[in-house]
Amino acid sequence: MSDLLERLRGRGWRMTAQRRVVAEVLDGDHVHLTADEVHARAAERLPEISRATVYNTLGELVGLGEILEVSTDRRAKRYDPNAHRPHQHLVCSRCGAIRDVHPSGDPLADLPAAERFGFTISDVEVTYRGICPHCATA
Amino acid sequence: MSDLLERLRGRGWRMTAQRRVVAEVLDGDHVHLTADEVHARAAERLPEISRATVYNTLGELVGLGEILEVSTDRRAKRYDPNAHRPHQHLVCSRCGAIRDVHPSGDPLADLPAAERFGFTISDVEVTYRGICPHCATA
DNA sequence: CTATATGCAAAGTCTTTGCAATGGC
DNA sequence: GCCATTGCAAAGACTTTGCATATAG
Repeated sequence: MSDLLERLRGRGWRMTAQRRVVAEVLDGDHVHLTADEVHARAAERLPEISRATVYNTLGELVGLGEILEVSTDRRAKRYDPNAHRPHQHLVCSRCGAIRDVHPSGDPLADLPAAERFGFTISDVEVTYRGICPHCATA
Repeated sequence: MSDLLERLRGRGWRMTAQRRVVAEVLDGDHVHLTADEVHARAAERLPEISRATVYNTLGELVGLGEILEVSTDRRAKRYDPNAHRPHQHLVCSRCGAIRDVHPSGDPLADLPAAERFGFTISDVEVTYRGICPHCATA
């Protein structure tokens, strides 16, 4: 079942067929789809779903803090439903594959007060770039 | 003078008026311009410079490792000439302002071998998100 | 019943491409 | 003079918007 769906229902999110399908597509670990990929998968189950609705829904889920927006070096953003456990990303520079990882240290601790320049920091995003095992052998 | 320009000349980079202007615009610290901003500033000195040339030039400079591409949560990428000294970014979630910072630890050291999943890591990108002092008082 | 969500199609933003003309070296 | 680089305009990729219609609660 869908944890994401449960939580959204619990938050009183108005449930429609489209939103349900989008939430289902996004459910799981190591999911990092673009808006267009979400639309394609959602359309397998609900052919008439429009791109606009997918974009709306993704934007809402990001606003609710239920999914994360991941900016890659490629053009399209990716959406990561694993918003509740802090983690970082391993990104393949060749094929763009993304993997969640859980480093040991706290990256925030590495930024001394003197280097914060008056910013109130709420979040740290860490991206490790390299070549994935699949691309390395290809 | 322009350090960037010096290095490029030394590398045998074919010098044109357009490339010189782009390199000059990008020279300096804490510079994080979008392609369009680079084009606008370059056009102040060289009115006929085209966007295509700016995009070409930026792409080359990234390829040469002379500038860095910074993907923000906004749409347009930003270009950072400070490629020779490892650093991270502080980004204001409200206004998008970017600042270079130099944390104490080595972020790579925080990723144990068991968490690398066969990737050969070449680079780490760290982005601290928060509210800048200017937005905090506004 | 009513406010919110949807679909459509058009517009907007950012980036790339094809190709003839230009100009460094 | 040769070949890389440029400018232009058009196409392409990704995302947002406006508004009439549909539907969850």
